[in-house]
This record gives sequence, C-alpha cells and structure tokens, in this order.
Amino acid sequence: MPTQKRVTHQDVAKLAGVSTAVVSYVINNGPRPTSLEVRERVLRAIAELDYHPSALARSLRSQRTNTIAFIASDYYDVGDNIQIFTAPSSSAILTGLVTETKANGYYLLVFPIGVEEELNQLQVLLRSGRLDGVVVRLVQESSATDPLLEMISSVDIPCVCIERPGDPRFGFSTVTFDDERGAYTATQYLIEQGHTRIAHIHGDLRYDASLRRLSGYRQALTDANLPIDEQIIAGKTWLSADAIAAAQRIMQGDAPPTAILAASDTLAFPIIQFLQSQGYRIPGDVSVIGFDDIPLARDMAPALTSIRIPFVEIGRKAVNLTLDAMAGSSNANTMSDVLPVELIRRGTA
Amino acid sequence: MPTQKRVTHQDVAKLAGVSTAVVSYVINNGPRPTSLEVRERVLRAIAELDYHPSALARSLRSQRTNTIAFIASDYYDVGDNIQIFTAPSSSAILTGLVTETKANGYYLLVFPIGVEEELNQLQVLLRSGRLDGVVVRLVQESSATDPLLEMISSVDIPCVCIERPGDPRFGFSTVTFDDERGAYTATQYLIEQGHTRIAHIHGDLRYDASLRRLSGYRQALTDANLPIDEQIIAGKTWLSADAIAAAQRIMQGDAPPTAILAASDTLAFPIIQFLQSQGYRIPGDVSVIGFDDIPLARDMAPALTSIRIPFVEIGRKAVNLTLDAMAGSSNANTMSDVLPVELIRRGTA
DNA sequence: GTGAAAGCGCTAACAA
DNA sequence: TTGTTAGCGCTTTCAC
Repeated sequence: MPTQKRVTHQDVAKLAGVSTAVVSYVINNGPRPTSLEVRERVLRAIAELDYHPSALARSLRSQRTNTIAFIASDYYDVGDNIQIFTAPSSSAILTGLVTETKANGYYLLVFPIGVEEELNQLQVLLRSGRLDGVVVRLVQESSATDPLLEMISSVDIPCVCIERPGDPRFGFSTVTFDDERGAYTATQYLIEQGHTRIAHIHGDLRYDASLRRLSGYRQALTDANLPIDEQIIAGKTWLSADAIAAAQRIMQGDAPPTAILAASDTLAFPIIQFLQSQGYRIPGDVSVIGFDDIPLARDMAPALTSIRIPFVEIGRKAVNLTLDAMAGSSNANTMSDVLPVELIRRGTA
Repeated sequence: MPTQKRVTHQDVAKLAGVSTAVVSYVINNGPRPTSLEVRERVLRAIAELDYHPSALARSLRSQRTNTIAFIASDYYDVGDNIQIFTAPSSSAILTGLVTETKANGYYLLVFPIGVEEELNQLQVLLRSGRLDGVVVRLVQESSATDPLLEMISSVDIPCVCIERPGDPRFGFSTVTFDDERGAYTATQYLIEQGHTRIAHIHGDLRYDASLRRLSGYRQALTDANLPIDEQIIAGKTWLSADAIAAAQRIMQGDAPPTAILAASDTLAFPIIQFLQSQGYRIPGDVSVIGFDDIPLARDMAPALTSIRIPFVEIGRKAVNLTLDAMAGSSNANTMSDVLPVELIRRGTA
C-alpha cells in the first residue's frame, strides 16, 4: 500500500516560501523573532499541509523528549494473580501522575520493575535517551533501594522518589506521607476511646510502610504507657488470607484485643469479615481501623474508619518536582515533602 | 557542569576497529551477518564503553519506536475527585497492558482523554511519530466514538479497541467482554433462586456498559416471562450516593424487589450498606449481585456475588493484537475477541 | 529578519 | 564479509 509520505519541515518551508529555519522559529516561538507577516504565512502553510512535527527528529536534535517515566518498583511475586496497578494506592498515585504530566504537556511512560528483578531492562530504558525525568516509586527501606537509585543517579536523569525516601546522598527530591504518624494517630484514637488491648495486623514486612506503621502503633502504646503485647501483633503479607489467619490467631489468645489496627483497608475488610463470621460485632465487640482510605471504605457496612493518604496529590507533587528538577540546574535544591495523613472516623471505630 | 558526552556508535566502531555499519549489524543481529571474531570485538567494545544506543536516533532512522500508547478514553467530569485509574477495571486492564508490553520489549505510554475533550492533544501525539501502535479504551456506544477512531484511522497507526467495539468500518481489532450475557446470567440465576421481583440499579447510561447490562437484565426477565417493572429499574451515575438514592427509591415502591442486580461492585457495596441500614438482611430479605468482581468482593461481609470480568486478560490480549497488527501487513485480519464473563457465587445471592 | 548548512546518532543501500 | 555514506526531520549556529 502507498503509505503517504510524511509532511516535513521542508514542505512547509517551500509552500510558505521561507527557509526551514523560519519554520522552526515559528513553531517554537523562537529562539529568534520572525516578522508577523512571515509568521502568518508559515502558520497557514502548516494548517494547509496539516503538518505535525516529528517528535523523534525534534528530540534527537534538542535532547528533550517531553517524556517522564514512572518507575513502579514493587514486589511482583505475591499471590497467584499479578497485582501491579490494582493496589488502590498505586492507581490513585498514577492518576495524579498522569493528569499532571498531561497538564504540563508531557507524556508518561509506565515501567514496572520487580524489586528482585535484574536492572538491565531499566538500564536500557534510562540510557536510551527517551526520558527527560523519572518518578520512582520505592517500597523497601532506604538502603535496599540503593542499587536502583545508584543507577538512575549514574545516568544523571532528574528523579523524584515517592512513597519511600531514597538515600539523601543521591540528592533526589522526595514525596512521601507519614505512615508512622498515621498509625500513631489511629492507635491514639483507639486509646482515647478507652481501648487498652489494641492489636495490630501488619502487612508484608518487606515493605517499609509496614515497618513504619508498626512503629507508629508501638510508639502510641508506649507513649500512653500501655504494654506492647507481641501476642496481638501479627501479619504476613498483603493478602487477605494471611490477614484472616493473623486475626484468628490474635483472637484465640488468652486476652483478645478489643480493637485492631489493620495495616491497610484491603486487610481490614477481610479481618472484619472474619470477625463477624465469628460472631463479633463491629465496633461493639471489636473496633477496627484501616489504612489508606480507599474509596470503598466509605461505602461498606459498617463504613470503615481509616487513615487517609493523599495519593493523587502525591502523584501530582512528584511530577511537579520532577519538572522543577528538569528545569532548574541539576543542583536545584532537593525537596522532601512529607504529606500529612488524616484519620477519617466512620463506623468501625 | 561538564555533562559527560554520550558514547556513540562511532566510539564503539573506533575502539573495535570496525565500521559503524558493523556495529549496527552486531547490535541488531542483522540485516547482514558478521564474523564471529568481529562480533566479539564489537561486543567487548560496547561493554567497555558501556555503550547504550540512542532510542531517538534509532527510531528516527527506522521509524519504529517500540512504544505503544494506551488511550484511556473516559468521562472525566464525574464527581469531585478525579477517577482515572482508580476504577478497579481500569487498573486491572492497565496491569495487563503494562506487563504484556514489557514482556515484549515495548514501552507503554499512558494517555487519558476525556470523552468531551478536544482531540487536538491526542492528534499531536498520534502524529508525532512516537508510537508504533495504540490500544484505545472506549466507553461510549459505538457511533459516539467515531471521531476518535476516525482520527486514529487517518493517522494509519495499528490500533486495538478494548471494552467497547469501534465501528467495524475502521477495521480495528477488538477485545471486549460480554456485559449483556453477564447481566443475563446474573438475572437468570436470581430467577432460578426463586426471585420474581428483581431490580436493577444501573450505572451512568452514557456508558455503553450500562446499556448492555441493562439490556441483558431485561432480556433475562423477558425470556423467563417475567414482567419488566420500570419502577424497580433506577440509577444515575457510577457514584455511590446515586446508587443509594436509587436503592431508596426502589425499596420505597409498592412492591419492593427481593433481589437487586447492581451494575458494578462499587455500586453494590453502598447499596448493601444502605439496605442493611434500613434493616434488610442480605441475602435473607434482599439478594444482591454485583458486576466486575473486584478483589474486595471476596473479602466483604457478606462476600459479594458478582460477575467476573477478565480485565487483566483483556489488557494482555489487546497488546498482543496490537503487536500482531504492527507485524502483519496492515490488512491483517481483524479479530473480535469477546471474552467470557462468569458468575461468581458468594454470600449475597 | 532570514537563508544555508552542520549535525543530533543511527540504519541500510551501495560499493568493494 | 566489511567500509562508506546518504539521509531520517529537526534545531541552531554562522553568515548575510
């Protein structure tokens, strides 16, 4: 088939009776001025020919691609069904990323990478020249992410870390949220409600978020002079089956808790399901607080009390900081944004 | 700062003592053979210099970018909080898309576009030459999507439609799922359980999915010789508040239903919440069936009976069909894949 | 204010 | 088998 030949710069120049340089000046509003009359002519020619510049040629020349990548690092080995952007947090973050990139005239490339995966493929991407900047989602504790950040750093691409901070020595800006305070606030709230035996069902401890939430929980108990009972701290993965197993174990102990702080909403729901199946009333017998405040938390019966995290905002902020890093000289001051979380009181606690 | 100069083809050629053509042949395994010895030398030089080809230059030359875009068309005007990839379906599809693109050595660009939005920005993207193919998510009924598909078609980029089919005249392959049958199956199941007054709370009727689910529901009633009572068919948007309002209206009627088919799980949950708040037992007094079978459906109390849609599979298939369309001559036979849905029986019906 | 031309880094056609 | 070179489409320096 006679695939139509691409309309180029040259065609426009010829039709407008100017040089290709002028066409460029008109398109880019610079770097040099053009007379109004010529500008008009060029614009008309562009319209007439329905000319669209080649991003490839332009990028090759200018070394700018208008593309940002979202490096979604995660453990992709959990469970039988792959969960990449199905986690409520990931998708909300993505919403923020994608809207903000688009709003700024950039494109978003999405690149998932398993925590234990070889970095080769990522290296190829980073070194290919397709990217102006990257937003990288970190889930592990700081030092575990060093090889990844080391690579990004060595490629010298503007980068912003989200969810977990990277080691400060890389100098990347960071947008995180305060897991520890969230767990602290939730626990404190339960204590205020008169609970003294508060359990915690944590998530996969390979995730730094799990660690921090656990830590906030512990701190709140300590600050309230309540004992920390390891018998009522359990958890294994982010899968509901494990949360249920943890709940079961905890409730079977000598002195079962009257409240449970779950490490996430997706853990809280199966826990509630289990408790109710065992005849417990929520919150009558056991109060439950989740974490993340996914949209459905509000819609459940009973509605789930939870810790709200501004995921969309995180995505937005990350893009803006990346853009800043790209614009400013590379010694732009690095920002460490820790977004606040908020206890949303509803029906389960 | 002295940004290090890029290592190029030339550097490799010089170090290996060969011409740039040979370097290209080695990298691409063709199009012409190279002697083993030379190949070795080039590979060594590449390793030593840590050479990574410029995707830009390569693409400019070869007119292939190894990039596929996901054009996520949707109504982005609903509610106060933007919901782009937060909808369970979107994120599961994205999971399929992103894993399959990566598995095939491609990159995925994500581009949301509002149904009522100008197509200019999309046009720029499509004509920029950055894309080898696109997967476009359609949510409206067929003819409403014509301008969008017309544009893609005119750019002559391999394209696959998902969720809704596009007009056949564009010749795009299609990966959809059988909404109508899903609703039919669910309704039929309720009838088999002895229900004769079955309500339907539909979603936003601007979405073709809403229409089809409604249609399947009606058909099942008709086929069972049950009357269709418009009094117990309601709905407005995909927002929970509207679902609750619909449920309220329906239950206040003269002869309230004993079963409700909700157009989605995210609608079913608030409906259940409302019903329970009014003292109805689920499924004792009212049975409820959802649609989509989101992961949480299983974890709720009671667990939600729902229609499972293979979202991840849809994403995968779409990518593969796009790859096919790119590989084959552009007259590759178009496929219309309608993936089956499945009733998942759980606790609410 | 505008034109000519170099060159971004690569692939592949043409030579050898 | 390998080397030489044109050119993908654009931006921008150099000349006017």
